[in-house]
Amino acid sequence: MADTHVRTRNAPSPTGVPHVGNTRTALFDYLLAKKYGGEFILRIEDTDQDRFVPGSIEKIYQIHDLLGLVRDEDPVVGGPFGPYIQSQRLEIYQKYASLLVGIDAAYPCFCSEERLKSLHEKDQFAKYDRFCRKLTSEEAQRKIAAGEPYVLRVKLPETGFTIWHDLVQGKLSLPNNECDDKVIMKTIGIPTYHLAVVIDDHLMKISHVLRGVEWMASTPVHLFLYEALGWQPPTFAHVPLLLGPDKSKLSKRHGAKSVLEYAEDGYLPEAINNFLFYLGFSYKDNSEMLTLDKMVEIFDEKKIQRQNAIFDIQRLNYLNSQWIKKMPIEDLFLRLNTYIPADWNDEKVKQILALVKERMFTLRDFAPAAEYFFTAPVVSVQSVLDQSGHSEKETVSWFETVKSVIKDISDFNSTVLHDELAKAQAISGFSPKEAFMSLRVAISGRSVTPPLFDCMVILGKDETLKRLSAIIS
RNA sequence: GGCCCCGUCGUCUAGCGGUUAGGACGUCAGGUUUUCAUCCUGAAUAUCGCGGGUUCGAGUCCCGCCGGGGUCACCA
Repeated sequence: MADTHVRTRNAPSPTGVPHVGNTRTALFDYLLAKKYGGEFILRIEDTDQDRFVPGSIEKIYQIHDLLGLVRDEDPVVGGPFGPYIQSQRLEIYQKYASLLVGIDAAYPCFCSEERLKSLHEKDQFAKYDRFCRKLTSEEAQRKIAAGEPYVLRVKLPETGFTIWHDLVQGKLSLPNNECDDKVIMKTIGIPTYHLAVVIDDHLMKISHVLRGVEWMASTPVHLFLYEALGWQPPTFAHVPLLLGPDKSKLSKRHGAKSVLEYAEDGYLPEAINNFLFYLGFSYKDNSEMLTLDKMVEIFDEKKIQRQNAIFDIQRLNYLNSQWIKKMPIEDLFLRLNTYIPADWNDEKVKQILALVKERMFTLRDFAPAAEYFFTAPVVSVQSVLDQSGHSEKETVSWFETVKSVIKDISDFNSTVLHDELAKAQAISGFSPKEAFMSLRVAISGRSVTPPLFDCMVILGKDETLKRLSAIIS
């Protein structure tokens, strides 16, 4: 296997925006391909025209672009095995479908919807009873000639087991009689997933098929098709699911978000990648910040966990805060773009960022923590008094002292401020907490801010004085 | 229900017959921060789902059970 060329694919259906679980599989696809110097391909599986959601294909591109999963072949850039959209490959599927019928690996089925329904009414878990499998080819031909609608079903072996080695699940063995004769071609001439995926993966020379464990049970159908067609099957890797905090399967119905939504919420793509990587994979203590390149280097398809993993937002928060702390101000500033008002001064934002980035968990945390630097807060006298613990008269006197000290400072920096105001506080009769917390509330309107003197420096001498005056006038 | 997969701290996991079962996130406490967060230090948290075996010795191997998940569409 080491010498076979690795090609993986992400093959979403455009029935909505893929959620984080699907994207995690795409990440693994990318990592596997790149680890072996192979190609990562995007194929759109739009064989279900009824559930098509306009705009989802664009979202799929956005997800890849956001995370840096660079595609080597896709519907837009093309590639040697296009087209990469299944709805544009219908003739190919039809050709192989009739081939399959010709070699007796598939057969036409004329059963009505009503008949199929009645089968399920008798037993909700009923498989197709293979009624049309018993038809002679003459009978079938006659019905087709008479214009009866029909589908094509795969003619699975009725006994025995299908055995294969799954890259993450290990040796798997499923009894053939557990699968029923799945429909591979619909009445309207469009293939189902089972046919299309096999043909495309083969034609596109996909070496490794990474997909969710929900596909495990139908793998015998796919393997049967490969064998019937005389094709070498790819290596399968069924990766575990992502579960919600309540241990239920993450799904769009349960409000599972897409990676795009997490990005909107202020999570950096670097952190999202990292987080997804650690869900179902282990490297050192699972808390190191890893770049995509590093992940490519350390990824090992044999070490993918077999357990379903629970999506834990706290870990994402941690990773995100670490990436934010690590990022240079200039870079972080660029990311802040859509999270701050357009009229905020860039240089001032950067100054504040230096102070605030240590306490941010997401990009959304910046604006609320910075807005009082741009807009003078409405501060009630009482809230200042609550912090000062002294009478209004004494508090006014303390503020006057502070103002005169500040006025005399020519080099307005936090060290000087600290030294001078500490001296003033020492003889003020105010405790340090009373003295400085009252000032903090007076200039910011809140009791929690970055270090007081740093805040004053960013506000500037004039604005600081102005805000102190406003509270005692 | 049949079939299949999975089962180590709340969470992600290390562990590949002999360990005081380790780390990280989270939690709690202390220190730093004249606030909070960050940061630093420390602590608690798992009788390895349960019950039987095999073995001198089992989280690690075997069997059964239980629990969770998946699947059984002209959806992917």
